[in-house]
Amino acid sequence: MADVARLAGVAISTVSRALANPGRVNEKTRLKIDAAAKQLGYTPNAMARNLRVGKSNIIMIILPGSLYYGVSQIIPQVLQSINNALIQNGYHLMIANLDRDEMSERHILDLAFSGTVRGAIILSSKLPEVDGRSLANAGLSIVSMLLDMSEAGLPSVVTNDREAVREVTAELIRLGHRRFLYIAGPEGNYHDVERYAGTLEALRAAGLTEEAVTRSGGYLGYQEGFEIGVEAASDFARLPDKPTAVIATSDDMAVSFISRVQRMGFNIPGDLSVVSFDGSPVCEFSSPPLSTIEQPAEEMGQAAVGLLMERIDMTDKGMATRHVIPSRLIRRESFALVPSNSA
Amino acid sequence: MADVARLAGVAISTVSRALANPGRVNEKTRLKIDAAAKQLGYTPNAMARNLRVGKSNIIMIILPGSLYYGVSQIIPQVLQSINNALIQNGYHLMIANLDRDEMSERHILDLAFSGTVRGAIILSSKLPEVDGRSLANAGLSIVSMLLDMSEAGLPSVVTNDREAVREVTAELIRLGHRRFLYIAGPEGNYHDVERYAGTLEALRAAGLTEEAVTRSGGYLGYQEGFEIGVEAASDFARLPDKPTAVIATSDDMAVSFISRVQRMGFNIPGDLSVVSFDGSPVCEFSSPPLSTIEQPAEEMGQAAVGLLMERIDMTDKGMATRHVIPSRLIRRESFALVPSNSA
DNA sequence: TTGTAAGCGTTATCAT
DNA sequence: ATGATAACGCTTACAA
Repeated sequence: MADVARLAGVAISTVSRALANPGRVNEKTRLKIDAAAKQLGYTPNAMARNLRVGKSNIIMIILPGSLYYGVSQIIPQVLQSINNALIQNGYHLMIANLDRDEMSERHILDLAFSGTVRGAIILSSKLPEVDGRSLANAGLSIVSMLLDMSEAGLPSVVTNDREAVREVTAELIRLGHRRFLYIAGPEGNYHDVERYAGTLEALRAAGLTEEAVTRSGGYLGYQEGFEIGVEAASDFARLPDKPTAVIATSDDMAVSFISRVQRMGFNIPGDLSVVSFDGSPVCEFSSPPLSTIEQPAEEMGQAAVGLLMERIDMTDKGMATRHVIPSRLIRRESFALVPSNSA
Repeated sequence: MADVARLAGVAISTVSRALANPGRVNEKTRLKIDAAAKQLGYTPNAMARNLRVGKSNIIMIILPGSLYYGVSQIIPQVLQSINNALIQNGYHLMIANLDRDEMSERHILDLAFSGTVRGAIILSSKLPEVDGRSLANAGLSIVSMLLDMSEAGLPSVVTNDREAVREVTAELIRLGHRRFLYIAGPEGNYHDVERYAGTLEALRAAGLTEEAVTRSGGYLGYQEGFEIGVEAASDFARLPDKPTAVIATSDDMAVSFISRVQRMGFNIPGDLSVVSFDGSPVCEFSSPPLSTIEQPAEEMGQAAVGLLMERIDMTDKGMATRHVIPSRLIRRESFALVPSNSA
């Protein structure tokens, strides 16, 4: 910057102003400075700037360690939409992985307390906390995405899973289905709670009870949704009264489940209807094409960044809002009338 | 840091030393300082540190804009392995997207010239260059991954695609196949060149000519590999002499291709053997399970980071090395003897 | 409108 | 082994 100033024949501070607040400097001077900067191929040093203003322009996205649990299929879209939205606002995106170990928690806390990042978008239900340092008290702006953490004080971007699955279940009931298999991801988290609740609501509304549904999955030991689907297929094989409809809480689970039960000789959707969550592109090309409740990654990413930007400018951080994005069912062939021979 | 110094009763510079070079300070003093730091919940400011030492500890990964072109399925694994390897070395990972527009190039150049990042791992064949600023001259350490750019001076981590596809093609020939369909990604890039060359080499070694293979795909207009597979299925439908074996250059392409030709009534592998590239987890659960030439994301990520670390410490950047990671065929049912009724 | 100068939180040099 | 101090490159009062 000193070089640019010298070349343009002005003071350093004028260069700084010309580059950051072009309005607050004389037109002629500005042009001289721009020319000098371009000639020298000058780009302001971001670390110096951030140090001086006391804020970083980096946001971190905290991904749950087992990427392949649940929404793995849409992670690339999520990253892309968040990154684009951040760039629009002058921010950059850093990746942080939160595993079930203290090291990864510590790493994230360092990122926060060292001032490396200014804010975070978190896709996990756990806020890192080690040795008295907690992400909640790091002075960051944080927004949750996918999971509702508004009760923990974080603005959250979620989809209306409960409602969506309730409607889908109702439709399955309308198609004659009376016995369901529900394949759960990590038990007890927001997605599981909401989606299972939606399923039960639809059952009750139709005069059925929780006995109509068998739960599978819910273990925390698995790395990938695929494994859960495989396990669910074994569960299915053991059931004396076969369910005729399956609700899988991720596309991965549905894909591997279908693969296994087809191998056992069951026909989809002839013997068994299947619907899952996420809206992965691959569902369209599964055989049969898979019905899936879309998680609108693009919109969610944008919304999350929007909320984050609000939080960042906010002086008084009030209540945590909950931003619900409607998800829709993409209906494909995996979904049909109950088989006529079904009891 | 001043607070810690005061509490520990030492000078600021001693605190700095104690935290950064614990060896160069008296045992007792160090303990006092550590205690004070912990008591105050102190974490050193990264931006100040980086400014002072003149280096950032952030590495960016440059992803090609159309994420779903080619290797999209393994991007999450790639990110995870790179991030883990970087953390081991005290670095963080930032995401950058390189689209086919000037804005994204400019953005990446800013990241580089502003000193925000110290190095880059690039998964694209194009180095950003706008207005005289070029990524090649930004003073960064850069490593290429997936594509061989060693001739452009970048250490590169690649798989032995040519050899792998040559062997697979030879095996298909052994199984009796004589007519091939090759589904290309972006035409002319390293993957396309190598993989097609490997196919031809195997054909020639068996006394066949290039006429044995029909090329499909190769357009740059598509966003997703899936679309290319769909298009290839149309091409396939139009061919008078149907190929009996298909080599798809990504799993996405194979999945959508299979879905479409199955719908046309073709049986895999009865009528048609299929093999593809990438080793996406989903291939195992396709129907039929898909043979795929694995791209070992984990190893490649680690190797890329390894090369990058070498480059960073290197005073004299000599030749760009090429690091080849062997990929292997995961053989599954999509792959069989040529149909007996084939001409 | 522009210039002067202080200071952001570190590290590194040089004394002590 | 420790302490005082300058400097990294920028922004921002405040003064001119």
